[in-house]
Amino acid sequence: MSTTTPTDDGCGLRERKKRETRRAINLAALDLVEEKGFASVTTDEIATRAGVSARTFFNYFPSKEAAVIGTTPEELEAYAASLEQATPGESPVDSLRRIIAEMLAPGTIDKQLRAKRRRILLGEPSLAPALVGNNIRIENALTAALERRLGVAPGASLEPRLTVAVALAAVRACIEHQQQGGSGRLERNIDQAFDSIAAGLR
Amino acid sequence: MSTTTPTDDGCGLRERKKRETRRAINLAALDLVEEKGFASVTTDEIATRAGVSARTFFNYFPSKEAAVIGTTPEELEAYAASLEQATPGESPVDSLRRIIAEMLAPGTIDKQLRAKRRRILLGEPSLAPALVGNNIRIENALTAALERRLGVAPGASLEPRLTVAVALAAVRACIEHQQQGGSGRLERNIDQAFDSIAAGLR
DNA sequence: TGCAATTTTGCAGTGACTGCACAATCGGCG
DNA sequence: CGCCGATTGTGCAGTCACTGCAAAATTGCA
Repeated sequence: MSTTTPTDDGCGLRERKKRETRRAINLAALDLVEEKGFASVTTDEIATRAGVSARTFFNYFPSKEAAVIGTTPEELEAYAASLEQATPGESPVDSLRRIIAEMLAPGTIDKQLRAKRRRILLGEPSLAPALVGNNIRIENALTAALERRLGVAPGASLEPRLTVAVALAAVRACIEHQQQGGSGRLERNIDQAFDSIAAGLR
Repeated sequence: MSTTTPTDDGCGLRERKKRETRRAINLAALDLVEEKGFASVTTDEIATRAGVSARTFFNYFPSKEAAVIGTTPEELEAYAASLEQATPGESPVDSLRRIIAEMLAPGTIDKQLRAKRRRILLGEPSLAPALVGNNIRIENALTAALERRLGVAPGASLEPRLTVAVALAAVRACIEHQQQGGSGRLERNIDQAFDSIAAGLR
């Protein structure tokens, strides 16, 4: 509990090792996917390359997909908090646009990992199902945060969930567009997509 | 092949039995999910209740999720075709709104199955991952159809994929809204959602 | 009825994922 | 410094989704 662990954040050896292990698994997963494709990689392989046992792999990530994506629950919490207490003049969609940009290039990881993630994300079409599966948790967390920000009870209004779902769908569409050799650059397309959404789709 | 089978559509005993088997599996899956929840149902159980072998189950559906959802590839093709050659004055989003309404209450199945599907769909929150997994195929098929209709090469423009992704996300958001005891009735919420999208989200 | 195509089925295997119990490690405290 | 409680790593055994393969049952047609 937090009452007994004075070094809950990131000081102790324990916490550091955990972060390193998580990173090693994520890195091994990304490398292996790049080498062999997502479907041909086994969790055993990832664990071995990361230097942990097969069982430990699942102590860090609940699924093979999650190990490739690599987002931590802490990051997700931070995004939700950021959405909940956004700057006053910012519309929900604008907040989401900003937060999603941060999700795609989080400042909490080094450049090496960031570049690798980006490369795999855009290069592996077979990762699309993994992406959407992951999005469900994100969507629920962000929806709850937006509901709190708007001061509505959970489920009272359709709007928060709709806004979050549409925003995430737009990003996913841009990623898949890239994966299939589509035109443009990712960030630019995302900007365009949010502009289209704000202007109204027909 | 079609050269040797004069009754390719739906006349012969073979075709009818296949349709019946598919329906039996879908029905068994829906009933079992209602009884025990999606996670607690095994494909073996579904197969047994449907009166087929465990192996045959996978001859009809590629996954447990697909067996619960129950949409056939033929239906999907029909929707794509309908999107591709829409009535002249209809905008892409309007076409999608119409097609999605048909997807939720397809005329090709009887009322019993339709009611059951609807009940399970709205009552099983743990079905959400299955839903989005399924949506990928639908999204790709509809995107391709819309690209053809707009006369753009695949991947040349972001717009078709974005439009389809947003429309499907909106419907999924409405379904999840219902699943979690949200306000309103499904069809009405979907109408509202499409109106919001057309007006532009902020 | 007999033949060819299709469908069903059993079998054996792979791989994701889980619970459990035990060993290793760490952090703090006397 | 060394012990103790808590956390973390690991091996094991098991379940279940899903697949390829080849034999058996079924169907359509001549």
